[in-house]
Amino acid sequence: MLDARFFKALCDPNRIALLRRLAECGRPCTVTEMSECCPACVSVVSRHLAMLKEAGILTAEKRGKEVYYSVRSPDLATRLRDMADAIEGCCRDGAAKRQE
Amino acid sequence: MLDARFFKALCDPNRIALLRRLAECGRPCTVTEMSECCPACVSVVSRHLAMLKEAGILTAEKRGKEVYYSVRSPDLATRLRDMADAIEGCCRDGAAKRQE
DNA sequence: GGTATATTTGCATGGTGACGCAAATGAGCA
DNA sequence: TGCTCATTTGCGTCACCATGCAAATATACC
Repeated sequence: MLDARFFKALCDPNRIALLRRLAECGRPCTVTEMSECCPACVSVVSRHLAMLKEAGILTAEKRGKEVYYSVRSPDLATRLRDMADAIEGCCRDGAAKRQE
Repeated sequence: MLDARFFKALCDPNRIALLRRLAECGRPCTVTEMSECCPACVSVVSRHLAMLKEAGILTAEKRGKEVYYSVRSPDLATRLRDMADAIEGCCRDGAAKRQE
C-alpha cells in the first residue's frame, strides 16, 4: 500500500511540476511540450516522465514520432484515497487493540 | 497541494517502515522502540523521525527523557484525500476546458 | 554534583540520483 | 535511400542523502 517507488517518483520538484502541468493541461502532451515548462533539457524530462510512468502515475501512448503522456487520474486518486483509508484504519485498529 | 517535501519524506524505505510500524502499533512510541524495528542505528532513526515530523506526518511529544512519536493520522488522511480531489478536479477541469 | 539513559548533532564516507551532452533509435517524408 | 524531427539511452560529473560513529545535550535518579 505504502509503496516507496510511488513516493520516490514524486519526491523530485521537477517531476511534481511535470505532473501538475500535465494535470492542468487536461490533455495528453508530448515530451517536447512538457520540456518547455521545465528548466531541464529534453533528455532529462524524458527520463522523469518514464519514471512517473513506471510508478503508475502516468500513461504513455506512442503516436507516430511522438509519445503522448497523460495522468492516470482515476487510478492515482484511488491509490491516494486507499492510502488515506489504510492509515486511518490502521491507527484506529491499533488504538482499539491497545484499549482491550 | 502536491508538496515535494511531503513525498521526499516518504521516499525512503526505512521511513516507510517506521511509519507503518508506528501506525500498526497504534500508540506513541519512543525513538529507541522504533529503532528496534529498523536495521539502522538509533541516530539514523532519530533523523528519519525528525524528517517525518518536519513533513507534518508525525508528531513528537517529549516526556521526561523520552520523545514519543505518533502518526498524525487524521491530518495525513485528509492531505491524501485532498490530493486525490485536486488531481481529479484538475484533470476534469482541464478536459472540460479543452472541449469548449 | 555524579552517573546512567534517551535523544540529537557534527562529521566523514559510500551510494544514489539529477543533470547535460552526445550518440543511438524510431518514425515520417521527400 | 537520405534527411529531419522526437525520443531514448549511455556516460561522466556533481550534489545530495543515508549511514555509522562519536561527541554533545537533556533528563532522571542517586
